[in-house]
Amino acid sequence: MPDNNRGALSAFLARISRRSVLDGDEIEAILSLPTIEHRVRANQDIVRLGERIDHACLVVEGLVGRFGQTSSGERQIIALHIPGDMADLHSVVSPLVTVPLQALTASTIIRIPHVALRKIAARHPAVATAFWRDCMIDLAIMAQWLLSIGRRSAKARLAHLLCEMALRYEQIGACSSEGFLFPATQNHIGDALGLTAVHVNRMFGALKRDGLIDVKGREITINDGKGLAAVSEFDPAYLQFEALDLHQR
Amino acid sequence: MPDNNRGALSAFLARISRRSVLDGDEIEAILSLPTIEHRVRANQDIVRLGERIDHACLVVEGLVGRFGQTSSGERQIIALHIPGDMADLHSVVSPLVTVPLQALTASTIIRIPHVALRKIAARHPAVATAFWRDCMIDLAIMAQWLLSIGRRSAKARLAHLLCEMALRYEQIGACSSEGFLFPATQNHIGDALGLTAVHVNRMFGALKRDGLIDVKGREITINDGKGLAAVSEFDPAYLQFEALDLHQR
DNA sequence: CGCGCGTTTGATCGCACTCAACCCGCGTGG
DNA sequence: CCACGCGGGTTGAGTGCGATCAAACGCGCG
Repeated sequence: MPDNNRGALSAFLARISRRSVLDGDEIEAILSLPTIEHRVRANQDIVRLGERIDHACLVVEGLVGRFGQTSSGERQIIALHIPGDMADLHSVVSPLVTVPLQALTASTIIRIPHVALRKIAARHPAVATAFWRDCMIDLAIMAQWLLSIGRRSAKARLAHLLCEMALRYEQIGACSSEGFLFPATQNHIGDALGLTAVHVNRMFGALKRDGLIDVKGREITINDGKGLAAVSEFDPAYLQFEALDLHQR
Repeated sequence: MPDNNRGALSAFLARISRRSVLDGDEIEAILSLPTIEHRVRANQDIVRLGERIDHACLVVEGLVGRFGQTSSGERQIIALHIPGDMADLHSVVSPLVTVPLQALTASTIIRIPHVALRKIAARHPAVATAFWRDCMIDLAIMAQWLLSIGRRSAKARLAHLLCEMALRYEQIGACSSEGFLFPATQNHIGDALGLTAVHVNRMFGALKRDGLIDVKGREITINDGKGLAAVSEFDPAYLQFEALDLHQR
């Protein structure tokens, strides 16, 4: 029995609105979406490989990842999703799961039926465009990760990820002046960067020794954002922080 | 002055129709899109980083890549596009270029104005869905590349790419029973796999020695597809070769 | 108290990089 | 006709980044 949860949906709406211009009807359509709340433990699967799903997952709290896996058990995190992200929005048009979804930390997510999302996309072309555009942000992020993993040193990779996550957390108001809480373990970070946890640890040490960051538990403080961006050649343009009105009304 | 080129557009339509169900009107709308033909030399830029573009690029002939680049000049190919692919379809909703597009070999492409694509997407929700879904194929491919580059050995990476390209060329009827022409140089392949050309060459040698493939010039023949899939753990599911009718009419 | 997970550090290993040379085929120009 | 340059492919020798293996530590929790 679907519920409705305007609070959680407004975080998603905020993410969408950051990149697309919507009018009142369209906003109301999003906020009225039916929702089913779920709580998941750390390391618990949310959607499994090969399933055919009929709902998308919006992250309300916690940290969620999409995973690739080799038969020898090595994992590669394909994408990280923080609160406000619809981790699965692409599944609306691609319901056969080729990349599973798992909670990295205890998380609360809400499920939104595909039919409801398809209905408002069909009724409001600007919403369809906004959803499509939102998925393209993930694509742009993955392209940068590909560049990082393919061509950057371990230290630059880690610095790049920290720059990206700091900005993304800042967008949702979870990055104070110079620090943010990043609940991923060094194991998770290794899986995201194509490195081992041991080497991630050493690279954290290197960045600390360079005076660029400080780490206390899961709390990361950035002492020198310029420097961190410099070692990783970080350019935030790919995160596309500007609202476009692409739908000619 | 836009033209129309139903021949080239029908290759794109074929790609779309392989994954989405469209009706007669929707098909006609796609085939009636305005086009501007372009010829580009090998290694010539098609769209540059930072530009804001107002058209998408459909590959008619040749091989086209999207690139990431570090300041030291190292390149990472983010995606490869073969004839029938709209290399740039995502630019319809994401016109600020964060990943440049370049021809790897002499290619002919046709440009299609964003306004025309947006118009038919707004008029035909099923077309909007189909376009969105098409972009999600690219996303799924990039996810697999991320897994390959992050976690697989050089040999497995190469084998995986060959499996993927063989299937993609087969889809467009350019892969005879056991061989296909893959016009990328070993340098390009290295840029796609996050390897050096030298090492790509050695891995080609290894796959040849294993009796899995033969290479003559740019012609690749697959002697043992099972074996090639086995060493790379290739599972074609991510290419999503099945048409879904997602738009409830 | 003991256990488990995550972090930290050290020692050694090996895959892929780097540097370097040479081959071949092709197009260009003398 | 040959000389030459150039891009791409091939092979060898040596190097180094990040993996692997291993051990210990800190901390929260049952």
